[in-house]
Amino acid sequence: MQTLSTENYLKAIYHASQSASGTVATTSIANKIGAKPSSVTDMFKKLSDQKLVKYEKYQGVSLTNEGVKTALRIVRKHRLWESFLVSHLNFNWDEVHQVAEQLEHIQSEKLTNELERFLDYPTHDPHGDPIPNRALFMKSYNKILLTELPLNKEGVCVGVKDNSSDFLRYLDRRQIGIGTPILVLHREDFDQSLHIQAGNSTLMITQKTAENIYIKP
Amino acid sequence: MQTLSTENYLKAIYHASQSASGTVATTSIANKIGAKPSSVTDMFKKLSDQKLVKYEKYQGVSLTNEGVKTALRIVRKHRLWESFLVSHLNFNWDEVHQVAEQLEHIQSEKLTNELERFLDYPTHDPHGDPIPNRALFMKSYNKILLTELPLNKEGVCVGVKDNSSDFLRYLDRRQIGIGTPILVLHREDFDQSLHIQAGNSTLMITQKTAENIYIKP
DNA sequence: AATATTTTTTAGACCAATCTAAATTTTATA
DNA sequence: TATAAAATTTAGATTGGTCTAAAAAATATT
Ligand SMILES: [Mn+2]
Ligand SMILES: [Mn+2]
Ligand SMILES: [Mn+2]
Ligand SMILES: [Mn+2]
Repeated sequence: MQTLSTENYLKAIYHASQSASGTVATTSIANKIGAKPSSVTDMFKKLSDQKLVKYEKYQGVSLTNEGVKTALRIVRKHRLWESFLVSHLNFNWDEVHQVAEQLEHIQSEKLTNELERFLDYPTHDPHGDPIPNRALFMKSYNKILLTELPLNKEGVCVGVKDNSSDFLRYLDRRQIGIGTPILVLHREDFDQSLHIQAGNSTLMITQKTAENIYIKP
Repeated sequence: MQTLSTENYLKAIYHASQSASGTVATTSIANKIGAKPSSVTDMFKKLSDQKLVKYEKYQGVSLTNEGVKTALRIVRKHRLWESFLVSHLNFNWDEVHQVAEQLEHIQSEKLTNELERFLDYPTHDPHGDPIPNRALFMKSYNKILLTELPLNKEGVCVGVKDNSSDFLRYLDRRQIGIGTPILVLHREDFDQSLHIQAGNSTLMITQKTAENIYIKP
């Protein structure tokens, strides 16, 4: 049985190992969790004792099979709850993270599975991230960053890289969301800013914005 | 901001002070929480420092106004979640307690209030207990124990005193639930057992059962 | 009222999770 | 490759929540 803290660490390690190859460094987890590196080292040892990570001094960690499973169970709950909050409780996609961060720790298989049924087996959460099913399997789109979408090639927004409230609310104001069709009309060589067609409106976005939007071509 | 542990203590003190008058004793909380009396004393001191209880050595505790409010906020969440689990997630009334015990600690006013709206402002939980509204006000029925219902006077089951799975499943088998009309046909002087009409069926119940069923006459 | 029993508190310890400060190892740079 | 910088670990302390064992107070019984 995991504690709230070990669960948060496992999830952080899982996410970190998705976006980088090789082992996960102490400081990267320290930053994600908001703890000091020395605390992270302590936790690495504990997780290693539980055989949830492989850890060698000064070499970072990687999740074991059991560690991945435990992490995915938490990710599953997190994304199901986020979906529920948006679809039934009038939460906006920028408001759900903090609450799901708590709800993901509720221990009840029946609750998780019934919630999934109630939501009609959603495959993606409000941010476009895939939801692991009961067998912890998930299928993600073959997605690219908006910066990589060729000119005049029709694509659809299927996710965001930056999940911060600031960014999500900015997208709301620009009327860009999951499912919005996107077309790149012009790419400015000077600063890599883009003129795009998003849904029915034409607008300009910066490179920084573009590299935080996932597109299914 | 309360911890999970202080919240559980406040709720336990609240419930204990409902069913007995005067202050709440150390051992009664120790039994409810499943902790040793010495741990309870420690917690009484902490809660007293936070001005959530009034505590005098060897004299037990009583909740302050602020303590009552904090307890009611948790009770509110507990009962709303229980209602949700039964009405939308196919939980039986004997399965909800353990999960609600966790969910009651989720901190998000928006979540609580939206859940209440989603459930259409329920006034009572699956066990017939009143749900405090946003202002923490609740109205309970004018209820009596089934042992006190006069012969041949029509009543309705509106709650249970014992919330254990064993008792609730026993009532399920007897087809007694919240809302079931009850009529006492005969009271056996020898052992205080009752012949009752519950819904459409006639059955016999022991005194022990009868004194755990609340009736609105 | 004296004594026995029960209840409650205190003292001292432990565990998980964190921290700071110092030591050690790895990595980068001159 | 020697040295400087950065990353990581160790040592030791702190906090919240718990425990056991012993002491103290309240309550019940003779
Ligand atoms: Mn979390
Ligand atoms: Mn998400
Ligand atoms: Mn609880
Ligand atoms: Mn209940």
